[in-house]
Amino acid sequence: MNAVNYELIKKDGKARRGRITTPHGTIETPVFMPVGTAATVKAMRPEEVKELGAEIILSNTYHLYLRPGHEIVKEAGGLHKFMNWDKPILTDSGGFQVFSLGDLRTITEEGVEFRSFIDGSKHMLTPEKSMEVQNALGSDIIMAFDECAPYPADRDYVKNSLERTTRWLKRCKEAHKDTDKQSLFGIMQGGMYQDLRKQSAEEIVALDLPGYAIGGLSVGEPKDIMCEVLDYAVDYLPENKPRYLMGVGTPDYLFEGVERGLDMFDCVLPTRIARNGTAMTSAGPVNIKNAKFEKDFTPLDHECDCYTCKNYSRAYLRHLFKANEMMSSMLLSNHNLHFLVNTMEKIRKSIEENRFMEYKEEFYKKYGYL
RNA sequence: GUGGGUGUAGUCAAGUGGUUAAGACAACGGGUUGUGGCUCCGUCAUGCGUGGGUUCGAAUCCCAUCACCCACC
Repeated sequence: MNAVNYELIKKDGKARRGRITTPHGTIETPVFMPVGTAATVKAMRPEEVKELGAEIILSNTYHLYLRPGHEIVKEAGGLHKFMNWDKPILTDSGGFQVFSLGDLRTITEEGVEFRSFIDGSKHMLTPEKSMEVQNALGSDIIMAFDECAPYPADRDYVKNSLERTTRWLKRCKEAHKDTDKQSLFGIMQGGMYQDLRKQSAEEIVALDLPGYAIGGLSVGEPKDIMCEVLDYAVDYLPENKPRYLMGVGTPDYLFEGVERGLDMFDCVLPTRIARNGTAMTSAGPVNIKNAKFEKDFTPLDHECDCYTCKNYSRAYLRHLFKANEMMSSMLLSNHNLHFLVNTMEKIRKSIEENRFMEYKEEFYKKYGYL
């Protein structure tokens, strides 16, 4: 028995309604996972994150390794205790930072040598090291240390990075010890090439892991390209394991992902754009900075019952943002997270009732995608 | 009333005869997808208090005038 297990409850087309069990509780899927990179969902108290309905959050190996250091988190009693979050946690492996911190690192077969963005010091992240750090953090789901190819990238580059990702995955699996407390998810690469996606999937699925992610998407490619990749890529993954689309978080992508059989999503977008003054609402994005909201005393989203919408007006939120008040980040983050988590809840219900596509169309119409 | 000083965008200002008048803040608009982000990118003075004049050319020099500030009566 793995630490993390998946149960498929119902299907509506390819959309799946499922349940993931972990040492820290169960997760209803499809699920949206708020991101808390540095052991905090920025501008949010854990109680709030829980209250708005999030069942699992993400944190980050690379960032916690550099600061405060995984030994300290371990000494604190693990990440759950350290950050006061007793529900499931998924940690990313640091693979994506290798990609996003591009100019500060060198990739070799052994691993990735990089310079700290904090103080410039040199470090080496390898599959083994990533497992060690994630083990110290004590997260429920740990991710394989992969190499995320950029977009666009030529075939040879993508093929090499996918094959290295497989070799690294084998090393991750070998180094991963506490299989009864944490589960390792593999990551598919292969860029925008169908045969390479197939090759990557076959290689990682052969290792029989408790879950699989699709990586290398949402890296700047157009939406239709990503959907095209998802159209075939998801089918290369086993039905009885959770499928996680990494880094996806605009509402439309969530729907497209669920429609193609994905179960898990994460994204910094809701909290990041919140801090920069944008809200996601049922009627589409609202840029609270706009002058037209100066005297708009109505709530952000008329259909929303989150703490922010129940108690504050657009005019007030605009004022907070313009005045550089931290409540602006707090209130907008709360709303955006609630919006995505709540949308996922509605998606789950629609799958249960066999009307996912109807709900998708309804949502798109209101949001302004159609 | 006398002497001195200052007037450049909403604000603070650079510029002291030579191409389309720095910059910052504010304002306005946009971006953001496994977080190097309270961030990044755009737009924003046909005009330099006003009116004349000198000059090939004036925010820059001259005259007048107005406003404000500081001293002294």
